[in-house]
Amino acid sequence: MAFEKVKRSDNYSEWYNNLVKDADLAEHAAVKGCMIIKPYGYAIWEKMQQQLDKMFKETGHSNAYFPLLIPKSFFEKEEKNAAGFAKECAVVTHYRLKVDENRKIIVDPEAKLEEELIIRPTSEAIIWNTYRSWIQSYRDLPILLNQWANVMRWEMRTRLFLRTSEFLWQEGHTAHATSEEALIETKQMLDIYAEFAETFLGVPVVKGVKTPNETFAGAIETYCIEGLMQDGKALQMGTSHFLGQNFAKAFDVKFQTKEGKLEYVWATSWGVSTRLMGALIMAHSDDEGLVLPPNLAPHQIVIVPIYRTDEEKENVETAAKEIKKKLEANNISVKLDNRDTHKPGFKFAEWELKGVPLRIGIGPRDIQNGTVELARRDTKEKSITSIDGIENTAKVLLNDIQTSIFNRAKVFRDNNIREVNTWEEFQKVLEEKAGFISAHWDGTDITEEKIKQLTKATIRCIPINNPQEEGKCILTGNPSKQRVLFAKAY
RNA sequence: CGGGGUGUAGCGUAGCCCGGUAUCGCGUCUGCUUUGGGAGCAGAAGGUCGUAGGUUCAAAUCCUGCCACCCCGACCA
Repeated sequence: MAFEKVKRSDNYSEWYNNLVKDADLAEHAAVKGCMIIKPYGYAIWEKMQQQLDKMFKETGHSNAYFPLLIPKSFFEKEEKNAAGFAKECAVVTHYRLKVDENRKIIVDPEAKLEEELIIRPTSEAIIWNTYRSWIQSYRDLPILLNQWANVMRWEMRTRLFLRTSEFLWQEGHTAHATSEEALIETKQMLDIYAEFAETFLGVPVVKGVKTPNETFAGAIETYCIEGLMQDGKALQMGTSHFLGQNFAKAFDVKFQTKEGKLEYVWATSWGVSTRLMGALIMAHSDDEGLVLPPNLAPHQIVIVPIYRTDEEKENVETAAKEIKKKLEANNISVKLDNRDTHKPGFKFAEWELKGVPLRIGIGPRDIQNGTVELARRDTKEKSITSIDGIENTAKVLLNDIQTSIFNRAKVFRDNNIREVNTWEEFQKVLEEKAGFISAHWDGTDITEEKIKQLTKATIRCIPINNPQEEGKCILTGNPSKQRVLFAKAY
């Protein structure tokens, strides 16, 4: 129950699981590893979608939709991509059921597909197979598409929002005439993700490049944004891939240049998923529940009326409705909680659990004085403020909440990036403090793998614009030219 | 997929070792009183004990398979 909550300090992962359920965000479905996103959780996702979609369109992208099912043969064409996802693909083998002698529904053995279909784990294959027929000339380029879709990756161990077998995401797939242009696109989308994460989610991120080991299957380079959660673990929040000509070659997508030469097309792909819900929850929430940044909260303000008699109720509700109207006229989303079935104290606790940034309490006393009680979720501060000009007070407060949530997360993140120079220190910091560790690495897969085996820490990324600095690898002592960011990750 | 644990009313649980038809709290429903931080009293409803088999006169309890969830590994957005 909400009353006997597990605290973050007791058991972070239990706290997370409880919060997802108690705040009405999502629950486990009847199907293994899949989730039901509940209306309140989905409303937050919709807010994310709206904003991202806007940002994609502002940078010239359009939405399209490609099918859920991919013929196995398409999938095979880009070998690395296929190998990378092979272990987690669901496969469709039949197209019909029938009722057998025992009145049981069975798969009709007569209805076996000639070629199996893969439920997409990602859509590069089907999209690049399509691009082949769309692209002949440099005049057909660039193609800047995005799709909002579900994908399926048959994960061994799942956690609501962070890793589910089926998840919702957007995947951008662009095609370009030159390598330079594709790289610019890759970095542009990374910047958009970073901006979105910081301004809307209020989660500070490190922009970086993945090591070859961690690069997306089929990509030349994978750029990423990495966030730090309150328990000191890192979370990959978005990736943007420079795919080079890998998919163009695999699917034979060529175009004629101005000079009349035939060349392979250059590609990017980029995505963020419902995992961002997990980031949002883990970065800001506290032992009382969710803490939502105003920019993504389904209700930015909740008004709780307080009354005893019917007469008081009428007066209070009339005033509350006027306030609601005033706020909405200023583009603030407001929920008036006029349920008769619950007392104010209950509502206070419930909306705190659901993370509404600002609460207005209004009762008979306030009506007399022309005031309301304002309570902010992030700091729990309460103040009495005049109804007159409430829209401006609220605007200022909402802005302040948005920035202070971000600042708090940023201070935490910055305090949890530690430069480390010896292997002993590395292990000690990982064990006692977690967070990001900035350390030298000799640049080899073997060392990276070894460190992972020994400590569970992985190289999250090589930060963009990383200062070059001579040093010695934390594990091997071999020469290194720069520090990279290590962390235990989700 | 390997190791450990759990599954009993919407939620959390007792009972299981030692077999005899299920305990308590929260929630739900009805009524009255309440309403500025999770209301009080009175009454009531709600269970094929995860699931499929087996042992037994009798299974929540013992045995086996399966499923789901949690923790720790391997894999991963």
